[in-house]
Amino acid sequence: MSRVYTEQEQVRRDARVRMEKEGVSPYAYSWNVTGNAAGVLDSFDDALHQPGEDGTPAEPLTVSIAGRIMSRRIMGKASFFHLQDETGRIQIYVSRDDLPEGFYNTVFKKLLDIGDIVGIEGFAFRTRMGEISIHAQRLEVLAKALRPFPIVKETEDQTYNEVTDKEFRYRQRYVDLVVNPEVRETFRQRAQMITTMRRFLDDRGYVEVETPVLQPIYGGAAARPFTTHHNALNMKLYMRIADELYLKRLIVGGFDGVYEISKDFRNEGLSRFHNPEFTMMELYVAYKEYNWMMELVEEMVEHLAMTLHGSTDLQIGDNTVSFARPWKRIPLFDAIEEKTGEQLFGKNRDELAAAGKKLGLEIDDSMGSGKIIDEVFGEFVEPHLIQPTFITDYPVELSPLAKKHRSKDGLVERFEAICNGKEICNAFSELNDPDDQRERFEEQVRLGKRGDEEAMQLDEDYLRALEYGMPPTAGLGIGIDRLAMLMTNSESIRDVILFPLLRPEVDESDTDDSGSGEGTSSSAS
RNA sequence: GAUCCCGUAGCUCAGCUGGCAGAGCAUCUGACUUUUAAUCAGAGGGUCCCAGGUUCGAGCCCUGGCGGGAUCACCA
Repeated sequence: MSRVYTEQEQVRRDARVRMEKEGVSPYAYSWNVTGNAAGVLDSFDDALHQPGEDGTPAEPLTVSIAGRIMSRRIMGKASFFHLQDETGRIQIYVSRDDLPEGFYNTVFKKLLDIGDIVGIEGFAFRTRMGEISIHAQRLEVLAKALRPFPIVKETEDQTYNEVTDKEFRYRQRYVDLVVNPEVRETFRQRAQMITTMRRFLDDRGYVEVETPVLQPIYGGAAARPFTTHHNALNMKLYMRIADELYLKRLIVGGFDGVYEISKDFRNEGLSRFHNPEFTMMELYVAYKEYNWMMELVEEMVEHLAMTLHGSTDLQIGDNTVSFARPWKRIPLFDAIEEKTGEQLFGKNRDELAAAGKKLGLEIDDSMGSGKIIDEVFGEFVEPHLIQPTFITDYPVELSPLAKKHRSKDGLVERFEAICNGKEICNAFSELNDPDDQRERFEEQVRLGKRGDEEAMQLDEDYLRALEYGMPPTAGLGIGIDRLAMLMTNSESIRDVILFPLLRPEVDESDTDDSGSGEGTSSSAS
């Protein structure tokens, strides 16, 4: 069943047919690319390359490039258009007499459209108006675009056709990338960030590993998992919510430093800061503890800012954020006291509940003391931490995999780095006492039975690994998407994930005149 | 899940107090050999998100639904 084409689509399809009749393939097999737009613009030298009176330069800067037609200015016997490749845009000059007989008047003028992909061979020159351009000596159609692009057209005081519909941009990211160069730049920066991070870790001798995405027992974080099923073994499997427990098994196995950069999956709502699948970097280093890890985080993130932007100070939203070392370090309870005036350390559950209510929070009976503390922190402290700050020493009940604090009772050696009001990493001195770990797991199981859907499961194999002995270890998890948001000054996680999860699209060709509902929308209430 | 806002041409958006559906860009036809918002002359293009209701008359008002965005909740 065929779709009804819009007028502009029909025009393009007709052009494709006519092109084939002219013996011009609308879909070529390859093109020998020897340069790109940015390269030509950079290397053009008027003294060497600009043609003289006879029209040809003494030392021509010849190039073969390919890209998409982004604008057209068609005139009688010569025309201009802009070609966009991955590096940018460059103007192309086409003259009738430089192309095969008839090609200019039929194919070029009538059958090519904005959005079509073409290959150009020619030499660079500067036009009378001063724009470095390529004088085409050969032009070949490489791919016909059958749908029109909402190509942005900018003038000094106006912008036409800019697609502002976020849904359109996320659903048809391929169009977004063509039309909005800054989107390409964002994802290039994201890639550079990950490459830089990987090199930073490799240089220190840590081994990049891959651990299972499909896990019989999920663990390492507090979250609801996606579940799936393996047919041959007839077993329930979970998509991982964290890499942690497998990576620490590798520390038991004798690796002194391992890391993994990969997707985790959490069955939760969507927001500006949450996508159900997201990228995490986890690192575990033997014989180290959390103070050491704070220094590594500072050094790495400062290095990222310098590599990507050449500065430690970045403009993020309305704020200037400085990633220059050292970052401020404040114990969690001191930070809460600083912002609220309440010293919560050492208080029991009821006292905490009272303090929370006094601060105006809604506290219900299901909330444990850890939850209340977390709530107070999230409400009164976290949003106000703009400059990167390490918050340290969390309550043990919030941190079932972290080692007890060496000097503060009831706390663990854990830190989070907060920046621009959001957590960017979570780390601790890893708990390596198998008996303590078993008790923590058992407490989680109790919470799970009481209805906490995010409680961890008891992982016997992990405990068995710890019983063989795990060296003291520092562990770290960094949310790559959140860090990319900071590094690219993006306000939504969807702007740093190429294809964010969206509600399924209604099929545009589905005419659905059946009338009988499929039971999807009826009887809501 | 809650609240608020939005849905009109391919894109961005106007549309008054309810009275013939509009603009720019894009598209089509013609002219033009250095244009760059090319220019000039002409033309076409609409399920006004969907379904009801009120009305002589609905893009506009009312009800319900669908879709999207923002904020909140959830999510250490």
